[in-house]
Amino acid sequence: MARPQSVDDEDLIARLSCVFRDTGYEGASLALLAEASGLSKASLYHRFPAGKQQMADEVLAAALAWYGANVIDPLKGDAPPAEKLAAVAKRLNGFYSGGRQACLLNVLAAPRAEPGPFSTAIKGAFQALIQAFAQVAQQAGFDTEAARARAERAVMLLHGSLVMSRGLGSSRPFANFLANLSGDLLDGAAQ
Amino acid sequence: MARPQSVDDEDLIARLSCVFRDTGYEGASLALLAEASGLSKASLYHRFPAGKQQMADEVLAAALAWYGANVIDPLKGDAPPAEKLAAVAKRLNGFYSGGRQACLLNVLAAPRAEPGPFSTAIKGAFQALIQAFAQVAQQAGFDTEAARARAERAVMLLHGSLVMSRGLGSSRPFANFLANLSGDLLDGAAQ
DNA sequence: GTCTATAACAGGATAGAC
DNA sequence: GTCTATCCTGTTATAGAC
Repeated sequence: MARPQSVDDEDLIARLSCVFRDTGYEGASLALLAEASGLSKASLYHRFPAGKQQMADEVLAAALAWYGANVIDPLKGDAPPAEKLAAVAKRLNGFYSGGRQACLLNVLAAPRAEPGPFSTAIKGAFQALIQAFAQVAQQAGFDTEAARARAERAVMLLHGSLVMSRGLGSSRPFANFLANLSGDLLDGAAQ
Repeated sequence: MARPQSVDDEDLIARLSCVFRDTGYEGASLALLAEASGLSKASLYHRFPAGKQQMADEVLAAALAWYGANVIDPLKGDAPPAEKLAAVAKRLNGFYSGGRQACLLNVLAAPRAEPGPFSTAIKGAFQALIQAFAQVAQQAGFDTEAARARAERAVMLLHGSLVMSRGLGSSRPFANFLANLSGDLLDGAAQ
């Protein structure tokens, strides 16, 4: 390879990710993506021959991989529930920039007349996250059904707080969510 | 006026609203808007001289007016809290088609580098809704601070459940939210 | 008020030089 | 691997007939 990459893959995906999260799939024009990445449109096509769709696919895949490593897997460990949740809250705060950045699961979600190109991945991501939270709730003493209900509520609060933080232009709702996460999921546990 | 309108204003706004909610602002092309409304592009411009931006403005204004009449005002009445919430839940179920349609507050929300053209209206809408729920919680016996926290959580759950319903392709999360709304907001009240 | 036709532009995507 | 220049399609918006 004669000429080295001017932006490494990981960095490139991160920069593209910002654009998709800030503007949505339709709003992310190649001009914006090129500017944010520091590459020209043609260079982007060299890295992503299938174009914008592929960029979004890889951005989403990277986000899901991050989630797996930083949220799902840690939640499955055998540390005490509250401890795991505190650690995850810290990671989430960084991932969503304190509520200033949207979630791809929301931004890339299919319109009503689905399924869109991302539906399967998004659906799987929701299920995995719910499952992971539910496991923690069960570990804390809730029965299967109650644990799942708690987990779903936690995921709703996560996404709702992100929507509200953007809508209000304030990081407070998201910060509150993180602060209450452990209590919302675990309070009233049998043991 | 020689020729009558082929679609009355209210109906027109409703049809345009569907497109914006399903595809977002950028995704709502004039071709889609024309098809959904049954008018030609040129006719849309006759009704909305300022173009797509004006259409979205009016669609958003109509949604906020609906919210005022069907949610905010009823919540301020002096019926029993649980009764008011049950009535509002029914209205919300219709408004969001059982969770199948997204919320404009989410879909038109400003990207990170705000403020966008809708930011002010969206922010005001969130505040009004939180305020209305908080009043109900206070009416049920919570102090100001606790009532506000409950109200914020209810609004987060509303939007979170909508995001999740779209993501999972299931109306269940939204239906659960509605079923639990009264309990989430009021359980543990002093009186 | 509504339409067909079209202008003016931006978007995604490609060619070919370096 | 990256770039400039270009193509082509779809998008916003307007003109002018009915």
